[in-house]
Amino acid sequence: MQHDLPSVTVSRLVSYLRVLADMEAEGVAYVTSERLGGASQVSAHQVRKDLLLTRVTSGTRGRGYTVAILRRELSSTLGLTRSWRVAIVGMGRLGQALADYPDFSGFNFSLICGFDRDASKVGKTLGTLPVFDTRELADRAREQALDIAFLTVPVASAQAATDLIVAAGIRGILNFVPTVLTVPEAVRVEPVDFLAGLKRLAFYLQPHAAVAAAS
Amino acid sequence: MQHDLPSVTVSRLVSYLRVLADMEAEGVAYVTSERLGGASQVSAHQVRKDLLLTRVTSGTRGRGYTVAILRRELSSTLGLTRSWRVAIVGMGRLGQALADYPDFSGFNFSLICGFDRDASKVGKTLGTLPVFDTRELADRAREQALDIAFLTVPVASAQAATDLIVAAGIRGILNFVPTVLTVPEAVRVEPVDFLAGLKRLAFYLQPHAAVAAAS
DNA sequence: TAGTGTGAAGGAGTTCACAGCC
DNA sequence: GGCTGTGAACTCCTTCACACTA
Repeated sequence: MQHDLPSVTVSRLVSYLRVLADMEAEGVAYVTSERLGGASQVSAHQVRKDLLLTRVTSGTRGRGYTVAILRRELSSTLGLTRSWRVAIVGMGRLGQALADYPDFSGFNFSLICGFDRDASKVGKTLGTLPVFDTRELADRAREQALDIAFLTVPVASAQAATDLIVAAGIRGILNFVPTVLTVPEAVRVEPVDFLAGLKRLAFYLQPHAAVAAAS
Repeated sequence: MQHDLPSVTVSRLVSYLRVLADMEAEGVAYVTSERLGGASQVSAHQVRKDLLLTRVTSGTRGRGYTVAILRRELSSTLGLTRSWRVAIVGMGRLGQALADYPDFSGFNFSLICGFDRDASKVGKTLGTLPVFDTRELADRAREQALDIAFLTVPVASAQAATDLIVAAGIRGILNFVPTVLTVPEAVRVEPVDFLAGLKRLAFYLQPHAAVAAAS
């Protein structure tokens, strides 16, 4: 359906979609690129270019975009119209917290099960998720048609767990571990790394970034 | 000290630094741009260009970079040689989980205190963090010389909390809330948004991204 | 010889300007 | 008149090529 969008555009589409969902909830019917950009902190030019790339058809010259239609169009290009089956690999503190996260289903993501190496967790049900042994990953992945893995294991076992995930045929990894994973090209990793974000912050907070300074 | 680096470069420096720390721990003395790039999944060209931009001096032609020195240099450009004082705004589930996070100190970040609007939490000590009323933010921020805020409040109150943080003179926000914040130019926001990452994943997992397909 | 330092070429994404429709 | 659709200019980052030095 959709060729290749610049990854920056994909990120912005996610942002637009969020804004559109809010607007639709508030009953807004039309939105201009100006307003949509404002809410996402992107220029109107950029918004129009992004939407051009996604071959959106909900724009009306002189009036703007129809919120409901645009939202549906973006949901569709982002692949959010079908449902995605997710497993959590690593049922430590973070894994359990994610298992308890309330509304994945609101976004068409379903938590199916968890995996852990720790025998004391295997076989239990944490929150509402059944926990299996990590060695069963391949079997369960096929059986349960898993699409996505949340990787929440300790750094030391991250690559090993990744290899199992890949071998199980799962093609999407949301990586919460602060390390770079090696995967074949067909597998996509999205990092979620708050420590990296924190370090970037430190860089920007240093004096030099104080933009010429007031004085 | 350091002018302006492309934000992509800053992200990669963080990555290099992580690799260097591991190497130093393993006792590796020298590293080539090739190896450093390999571990960070970046081309050797890119590594050298990034290091060129940061005016690093630890490279030796024919041999590579001295791990220990390069690590120190990057720590310094990233602003990780001084210590940063952090508060958590929003002591819900996520805020508390962060409060319990073990080794911020290993990175020169110190958790100082938490803030919450909920009177039942104010005055308590969660984990090891004293929790104050969010309305005290300005006073405590000055008193405690806070540099950075982790924003972990519900979406609905995110902008209001941000305004308080900004008014308190805090210039760095690590934003865990899935929404775009509006802040003055002098304030830096780094988003940590796993839902956005998840949606990006969905996009890339769709058939089209399957790279021309096998068959 | 091996691998950095660095200008120059190339490519990708952003901004601009304006034509085209409602 | 107002705002989208879209090619073209521009800017920024990446890749390349190679001179340079330990």
